[in-house]
Amino acid sequence: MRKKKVKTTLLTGRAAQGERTRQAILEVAVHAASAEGLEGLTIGRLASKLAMSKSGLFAHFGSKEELQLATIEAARFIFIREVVHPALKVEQGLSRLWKLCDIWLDYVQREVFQGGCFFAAAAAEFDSRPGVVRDRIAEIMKEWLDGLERAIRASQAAGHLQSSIAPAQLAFEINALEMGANWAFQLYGDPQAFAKASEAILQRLRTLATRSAPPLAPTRRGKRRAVA
Amino acid sequence: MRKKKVKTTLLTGRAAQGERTRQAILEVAVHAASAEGLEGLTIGRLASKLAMSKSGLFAHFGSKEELQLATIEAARFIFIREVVHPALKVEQGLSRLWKLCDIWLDYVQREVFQGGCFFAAAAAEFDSRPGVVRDRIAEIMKEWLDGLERAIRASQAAGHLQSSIAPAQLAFEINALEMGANWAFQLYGDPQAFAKASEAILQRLRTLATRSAPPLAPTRRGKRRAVA
DNA sequence: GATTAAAACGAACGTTCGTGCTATAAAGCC
DNA sequence: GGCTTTATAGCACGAACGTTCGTTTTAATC
Repeated sequence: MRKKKVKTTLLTGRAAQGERTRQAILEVAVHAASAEGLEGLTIGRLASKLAMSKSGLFAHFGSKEELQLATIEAARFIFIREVVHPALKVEQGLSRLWKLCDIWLDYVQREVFQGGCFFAAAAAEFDSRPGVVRDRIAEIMKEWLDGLERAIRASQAAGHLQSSIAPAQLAFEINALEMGANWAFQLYGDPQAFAKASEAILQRLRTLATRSAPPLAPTRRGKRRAVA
Repeated sequence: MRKKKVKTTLLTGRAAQGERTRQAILEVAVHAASAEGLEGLTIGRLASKLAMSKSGLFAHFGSKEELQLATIEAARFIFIREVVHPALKVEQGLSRLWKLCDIWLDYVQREVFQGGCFFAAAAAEFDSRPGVVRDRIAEIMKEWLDGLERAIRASQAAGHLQSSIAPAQLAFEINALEMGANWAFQLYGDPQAFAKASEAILQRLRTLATRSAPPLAPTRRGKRRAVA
């Protein structure tokens, strides 16, 4: 899909200076963008946050749009590391499906990104702004929805979940409830949002579970930020 | 709460010229903001869309923040007219609760605002940007959630809905599913999103309904935009 | 250590942003 | 119709934006 040409020194094989700086930039960019938006992310502010010159930073990307795309890829990498991979360690079936839901809520609550779910924010920002940035965001969110759907199908195949429910329908519901929690937490700092989403999803999954389904354990969700 | 001093000529009582222009500005601003965001809404572009000067437009508000606040109020007015008032015509209880859900989905599908739900977009944009604008958006969304909760309580009082469900919990779920439909429609142009949200909410309400509850009729939801 | 390539800098560019200030045109009132 | 208030336009400002360019510094290779 997307070619990655990470420059390395010929002998040591370690990342060259430029690549290391690039990564450092994206590390900061990802958090800034999740809070201020991908458009609100400005090259000047980003440079001063990193104590480097605008032009020096700019040279790594060539355009703001390329910076935005690179930031999105960096965020995707983090998301996969923090949410997808841990869930893949759980055995296939309903347990994994629930793990995907549970860990997603955790990923927002732990504030892996400063402004909540990076992609929820980016999607809202770019949904009426056609272009490659929007397209890439839509692609990545589709990846996630497809992943949910696959986990649902697998649960049905394993006999854990009734096959009467359409996978796309259930995936939509789960995703909506999760993003609802993200929304409530971002806007009101309400920590109970996670408990509400968790309860709603669990209730739904239990209703749809078969007798041979494994038990689902909810995570105790503590309090976080105070309401402003 | 918020003082409104609409200037009128003393004799006729009709809106003065300034007020009429102000309304014309806000009419355009509301739609621009729902698509480009409240921050992306610039005074220069707004002025040229209305074929007037930047300074002439600016004089009506005094600051960009005031323009944003006025735009929010205008959007709230439209939302109340398009969603809240029609639902109040339906008899109290589960019918009204369902009407609130149904008409909200319709309000997004009909594209009352160009960029989907004005407040969903505004909330996502301002949730990590403290200030009066954010506060007002949060207040208005709270009004909506409280309205949902009131309708749920009324349904329980009328004996239409089991009292085992916590009103705040159900309000959260409904809101999340609705905003999920808005999200899917904006990002993918998927018209089925409304049907999915509608089905999910109806399923939930029917599960919680008592024997004395009125029947709930879903609205046939046609197709709209094509997928990009 | 010398040579060469990569990376970072500083200054400047043309725009666009929000916001003043001042003058003119229009509307409201007697 | 004349007077006063209000609304709009024109122009300029300082700041910030993305971007370009030539130079200097730093790192990688021999």
